[in-house]
Amino acid sequence: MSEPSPSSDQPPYRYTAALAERIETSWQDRWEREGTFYAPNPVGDLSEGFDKVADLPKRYVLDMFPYPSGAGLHVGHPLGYIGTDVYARYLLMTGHNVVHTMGYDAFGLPAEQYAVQTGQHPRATTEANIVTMRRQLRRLGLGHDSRRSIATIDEGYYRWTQWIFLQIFNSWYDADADRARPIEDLVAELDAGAREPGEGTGPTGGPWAELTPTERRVVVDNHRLAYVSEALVNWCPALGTVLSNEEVTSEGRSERGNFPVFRRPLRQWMLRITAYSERLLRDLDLLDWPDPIKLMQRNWIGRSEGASITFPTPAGPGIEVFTTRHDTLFGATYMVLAPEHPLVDELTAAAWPEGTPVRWTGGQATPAEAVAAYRRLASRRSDVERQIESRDKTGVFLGSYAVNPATGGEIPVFVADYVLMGYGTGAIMAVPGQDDRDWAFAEAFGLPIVRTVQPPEGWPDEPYLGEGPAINSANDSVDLNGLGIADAKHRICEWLERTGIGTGTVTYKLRDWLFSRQRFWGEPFPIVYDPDDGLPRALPASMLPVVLPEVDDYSPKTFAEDDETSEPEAPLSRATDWVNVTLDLGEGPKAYRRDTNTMPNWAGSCWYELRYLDPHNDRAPVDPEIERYWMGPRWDGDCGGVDLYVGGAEHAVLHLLYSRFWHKVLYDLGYVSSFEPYRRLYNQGLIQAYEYTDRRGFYVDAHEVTHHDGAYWHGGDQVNRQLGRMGKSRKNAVAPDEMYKDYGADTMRLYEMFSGPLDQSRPWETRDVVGVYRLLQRIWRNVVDEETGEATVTDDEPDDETRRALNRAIAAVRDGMDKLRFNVSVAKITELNNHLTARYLGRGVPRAAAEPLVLLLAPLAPHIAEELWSRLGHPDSLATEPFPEADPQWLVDETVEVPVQINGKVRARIQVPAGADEAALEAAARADPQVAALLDANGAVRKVVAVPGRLINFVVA
RNA sequence: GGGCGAGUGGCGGAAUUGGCAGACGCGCUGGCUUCAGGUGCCAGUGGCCGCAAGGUCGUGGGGGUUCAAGUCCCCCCUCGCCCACCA
Repeated sequence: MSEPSPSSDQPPYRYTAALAERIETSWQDRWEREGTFYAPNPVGDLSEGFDKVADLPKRYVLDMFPYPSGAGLHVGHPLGYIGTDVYARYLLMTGHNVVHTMGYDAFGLPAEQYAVQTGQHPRATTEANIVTMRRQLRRLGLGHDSRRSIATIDEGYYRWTQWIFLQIFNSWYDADADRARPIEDLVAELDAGAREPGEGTGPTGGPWAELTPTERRVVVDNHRLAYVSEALVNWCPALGTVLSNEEVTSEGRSERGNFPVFRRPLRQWMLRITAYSERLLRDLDLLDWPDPIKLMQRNWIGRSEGASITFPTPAGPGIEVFTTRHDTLFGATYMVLAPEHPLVDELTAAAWPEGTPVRWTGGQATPAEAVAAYRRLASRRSDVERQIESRDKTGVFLGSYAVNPATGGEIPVFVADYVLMGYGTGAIMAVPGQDDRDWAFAEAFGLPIVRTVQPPEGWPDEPYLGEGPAINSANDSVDLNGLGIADAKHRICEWLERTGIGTGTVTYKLRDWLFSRQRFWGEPFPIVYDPDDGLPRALPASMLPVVLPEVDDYSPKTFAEDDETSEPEAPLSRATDWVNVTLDLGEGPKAYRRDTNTMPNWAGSCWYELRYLDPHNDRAPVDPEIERYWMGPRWDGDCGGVDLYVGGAEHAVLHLLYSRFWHKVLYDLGYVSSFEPYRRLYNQGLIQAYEYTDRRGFYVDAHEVTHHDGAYWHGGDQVNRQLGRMGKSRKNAVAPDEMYKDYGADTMRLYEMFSGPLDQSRPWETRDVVGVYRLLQRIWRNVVDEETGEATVTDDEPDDETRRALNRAIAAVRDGMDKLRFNVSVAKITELNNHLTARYLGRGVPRAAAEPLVLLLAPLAPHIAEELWSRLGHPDSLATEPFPEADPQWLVDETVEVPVQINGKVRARIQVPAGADEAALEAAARADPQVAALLDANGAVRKVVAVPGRLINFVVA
């Protein structure tokens, strides 16, 4: 392809792609040289110039930072970045101190996998990708404070990621104070006898004073917000690493790679996010976030109120269950334990009781054999199969019974995989009369069904989950009969607590966060293990950062994808010189073993919004005064945080929940003044693209597809068209370079803003780009002589109609900016420019109209606006020039055209003075000959509805 | 299966939140400029009837509330996203 030849007949100063490029690169250089977008901090190394902005309100605009992929950008990537840039520039021009920058979320699997394949260090490839991406983004003219850019792989950054981990490690959650506190406080309270180690938190459960130092350490470690746990985790042999629940798909496979994942007990780092369940849920109410995102977080946290009830067993241990339907306790006719439940073995009887139905035994001779066989089956059964077969309930009888504490009746205990170990207590009381799943199981196993809620008349032979009076629910000490669900819950709860059988509780679906990975390319843990007791020791802050060692092989040991019994082996464990260290941690030099895990991808993105504010601080992650200035609460009841956070909805749960959690820990420990990181969240839409597939289903290059005869063609073959994500692999990516070459960055920015509201997905149509390109050419031509390059504006006063058009445009453009509806702002600028062209073509636009036009355009197409501003005689950048304000006087017309409706249909239009009230409006309408004739022809007027300034409606018989 | 959201010209999308549906742009049609292509400029452009004035239908489908519905209520259809044995 040849360059588009600059035709000889084109005027020398026509706004072409070539001229746009010269303008754009020169302004980008100038902004960088002059530090135009440097946002002053109140104190510290970035505080220069603060006195000039000290009185201005401040705003923090933030993008979700990208992973620096090697694939290069396509035009879909920067949509959100352009949106935030337009908004931040608008805020700057409306008198705010605005901080806006960009960083890189640079640890991650792609670089590691590339490293495994090529042997190149992930740091080398990642840093090269960052350089490329910075260059590509710079060409867009984003007004970022470049001094604040960070990458999560920078030692100066992840040093503080490790530091925050240590703060989490060195704290515990004080349930009474409902906040995290330093671990020393806990130790001091235990030492002082103000607190006893809680049940189950220590190795012996004995009094603190009688514990050995190691036992005490175990007690304390079990209280920490970061702890090592031998819990059931998701082990993915094919990836050679464990995964968090959030990284496992509903099909029970890895989100990355789609490999099988197995639930296995392994020793791993966990973060106690569950301590924050209630606050993470409650504080959602304070956030200005899209409702769907809030809802997803609520569902993920999954709060449910209910009761925990212990069912005694003759065999010994009571079975604790959680239920939200404690009102139906009298209808519990059997119990079910999850296959992994710790009491299963203890409750498995030696032999089948007399008269055990054959179908309860799974065809086995003893309960132990039946349970073993069922467990084997359940663990082999993939979640996909469980999903498909979710209607067919399976399980076996343990051969033993529990006692329903309300009825005193013996009820059989089963093990079945429809009960999940991960939720509640891993055991349920089954109430088939009021639960679908229990009903299905009861039917399959011939178990009794007792209704405890009266269904409506004519209710079929099915469980009834609705409201109704309780029935069959009374014993000597409590009577629920006749009560509605809520009242029955209340009364049974009182009874449970009075008798000590149970208690009202709240349960959450949210699980603690599995925080360790067996990967190379992540933050190492600032933790070593003492060989004497095998317990973790925190490194002091002075030993940070813990830098990744050099290794020969970046890959974790991987296994056959179905090899359940494999054990994780982290790549760092092979760097033996690094692993085995001699350190002085206060007991003199001693040999320790380093933790060989790395943190998950999410760690670096949990706090980057703080680091942007104070990127070079080597004493703290962020100076408290700087954090308070930019993110502190601004009004009564405000949670504080970033003023606008823009990114994709795919981070609705994971990143946004983790980040909120870290921020709250930092708040509890007094490091930040805001208790939410992102006050306002906005999800930008996706730029989609048509993808074309041939007969075999392979993608064909979208650039080569033609459209004729009502079909799409590639070569001689008809191809299939479908709208999807833009991407290299789909052969439908459009590179920004193509746009720069043909139109320039301003045109591309303007197109992306014009093609739809920011939060909406829309297809990319290169064909449409020319529309906004022509707009820029026309604006250019209204200000500059295409032959000489000189400004052509006059000092004439604009006429009244122009003033009205100008002020209306100003008001509408501002409104669009305020609401992030940039597409409307562009349309209003176009209307104004069309008016100016029609009115002043060939005569020169009055300066008093041309200058506001340029300023209105500036946030959207900043380079051409700067250039025009300068050609209009202004030596300084317009970046902080006041944005035009509408004069209300020019927003109202002297006379307005009002439609006249007869029975709701527009039949005529009349001119009335702008302020005409209802009576004047009606009089004017009746006086209009056309209206009078229509009224005469239509008979008696029954009613008149006059809306001043809007319309008048005659209702006729 | 459950939850949430969305359906407006050939296309992307507007509509002061109940008050003139289709702003603005693409595309298309015609014209001017041009040897020509392109660029640039001007005009028209929801469907149907009509030379026109005008009429009539029209915001996924059906019903309702209202002087007035793209907007509010009920039912249905289609698409998208999320969750999915959560006791």
